[in-house]
Amino acid sequence: MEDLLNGDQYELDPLERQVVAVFVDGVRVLGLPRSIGEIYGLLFISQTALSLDDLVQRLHISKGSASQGLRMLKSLGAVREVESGTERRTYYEPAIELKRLAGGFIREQVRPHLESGKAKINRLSENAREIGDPDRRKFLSERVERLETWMRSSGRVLPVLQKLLGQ
Amino acid sequence: MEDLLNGDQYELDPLERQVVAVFVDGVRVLGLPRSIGEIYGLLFISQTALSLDDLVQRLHISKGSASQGLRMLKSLGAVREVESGTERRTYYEPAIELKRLAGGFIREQVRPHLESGKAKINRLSENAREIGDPDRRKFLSERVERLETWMRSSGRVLPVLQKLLGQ
DNA sequence: ACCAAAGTTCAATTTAGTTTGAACAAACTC
DNA sequence: GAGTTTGTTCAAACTAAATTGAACTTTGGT
Repeated sequence: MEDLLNGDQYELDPLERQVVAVFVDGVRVLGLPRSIGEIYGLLFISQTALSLDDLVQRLHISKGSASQGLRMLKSLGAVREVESGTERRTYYEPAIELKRLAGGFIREQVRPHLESGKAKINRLSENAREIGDPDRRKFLSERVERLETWMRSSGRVLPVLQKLLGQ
Repeated sequence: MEDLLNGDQYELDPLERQVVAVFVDGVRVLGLPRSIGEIYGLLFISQTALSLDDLVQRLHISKGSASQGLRMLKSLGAVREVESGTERRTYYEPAIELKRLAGGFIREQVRPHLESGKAKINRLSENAREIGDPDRRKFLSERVERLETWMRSSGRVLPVLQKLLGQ
């Protein structure tokens, strides 16, 4: 409907669209929903902080999506709330330090999976010890040991990653 | 049908199931399809090389899935074909060096996205220079510069990652 | 205390991505 | 060279995950 009328303040301009597209792609690689990329992308290219309603209107997404998206972005430490004294509505700004973004992603999305993976492998390791056939048992132990080595390597990588991204 | 009969050689035993589950989880984190995890997981825990048909029967997946899954695993360098002289059928073994697995994933899944991201950002950078309002232009340049810095950091990280996983 | 504005929740819908299976091609057998 | 086995392809069916939108809660203003 608004599309039929004049070019109002809500449409994204071509450059904003381009930036949003970059982030939509970016978050897909990380396995995050498209709306996360749209929201973060628009915040990233906006000179002023935006409200949930701004996001809804400019990105044509639902209030539900905007709310959930902002929640996730907050949990990742990728947006901060700007307290605007007088206003009731809360406004959001992007965190733009790569260190912070990577740290949040690792903390929220990577570590939990690593932990649960380690737990699964520990259970596995116990079950492998119970196998009757010695030949099979030996083979399984080797493979489980290999898995454990992988996990240790992965664990060692994360801090280095964070350090390297911290410039 | 076969399920109704005796416990035949095709069913996974509980330990195999557990291992497959670990890999199904693992590949989901990487954004790869479940079947990839199933196939690699079963190969990983099998003492002998397996054929496409073995995978179909033991994992209850279609020939199509098995074929596509093996193709992707080959492209990632995660499985190798075992040439078995006399047999026509080809058999597959897992690559179990983390270095190789990580390298394949980075080459096939990460680098292409990084490259296309860089390309998009370059176009962005040009368009940002054309903006009329000097204030806006300045802001956009800063943000685009930030994006370029992120990309450089990410690029620098990959070789280090590979090196760290290479033990 | 009521009303309006802001934000959240979640069941239902939509969408993107995976899997299937039937048709096809290639390779070998007799 | 007809038939069988092995593997591939891809449109259609299915599934998991994201998005919507309506009902609800919370907050602030009068």
